Amino acid sequence: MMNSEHHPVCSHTLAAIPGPPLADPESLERSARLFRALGDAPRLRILHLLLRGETCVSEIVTATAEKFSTISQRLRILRSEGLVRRRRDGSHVYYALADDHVKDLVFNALAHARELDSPTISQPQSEDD
Amino acid sequence: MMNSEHHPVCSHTLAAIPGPPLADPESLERSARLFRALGDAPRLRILHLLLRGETCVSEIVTATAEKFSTISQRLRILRSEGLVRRRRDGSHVYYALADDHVKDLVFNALAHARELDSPTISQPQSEDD
DNA sequence: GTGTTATTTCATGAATTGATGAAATACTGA
DNA sequence: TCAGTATTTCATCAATTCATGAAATAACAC
Repeated sequence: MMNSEHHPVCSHTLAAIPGPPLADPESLERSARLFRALGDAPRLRILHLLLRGETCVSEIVTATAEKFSTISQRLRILRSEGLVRRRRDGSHVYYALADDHVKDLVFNALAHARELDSPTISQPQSEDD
Repeated sequence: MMNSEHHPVCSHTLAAIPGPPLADPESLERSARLFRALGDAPRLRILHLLLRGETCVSEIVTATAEKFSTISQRLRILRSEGLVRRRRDGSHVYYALADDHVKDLVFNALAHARELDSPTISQPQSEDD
């Protein structure tokens, strides 16, 4: 009956890891947060809107037909990861993609997704599946 | 007293959006899922390990000191988004990054994160903050 | 000052995600 | 066949995330 979770006993495992590039937890965490901020369709939609250039919150609200507070929270998350910057002009606040790096990232991600065939769950990739 | 969530009344908002590139929900959703799979430090750690090349599950378990079922679930998620592929060899299953595109993505993300100064929450970016 | 529009913050509840033990499946070798 | 190792699947619980109404803050016009 084997008590479920056990230690592996195969040859190579016992030798632990030798090599060079071990990512520090700090960087892993930061990258993960960045990706997580991008990992939400409604937020991606905002970023996609911003590809057109600086846009005020009201415009985003209108364009997406969402609640003000909803958009505001999404923008807060995007901003906390440095994906967008904001600028106040009078009573309006304008948001824009933080830099060209973000612009490329969003653009490429969506372009890539548009090509691919929808792999909702488990697409076969090679022999074993 | 204003019933909280109201419609914006500023000039540009009423004109909705005119322009060209509207991302279809399908692509947005697909990109979001991809990013979400990357948006978890433990999963990123696995991908980072795989930068070294094909690795069997037991090795990953040993290298990360996690439970077998934990690693297996993480790999399942990575695989469901096409980030890794797997190959069975006898009783072992080897995982590898799906392609060079993924390799670059992971490599660049971590490199970029390593440079930056830790922006855990709200870093000032321009005039307005 | 008051009133109005624009935006953010706060608190809360609902939905999603992540880790895990247990059981199931897959392969190998006797 | 049985026994052992390797890995996945399933069910469950805890933690996180998301959307939202209400209240707060900010800017402007009067």
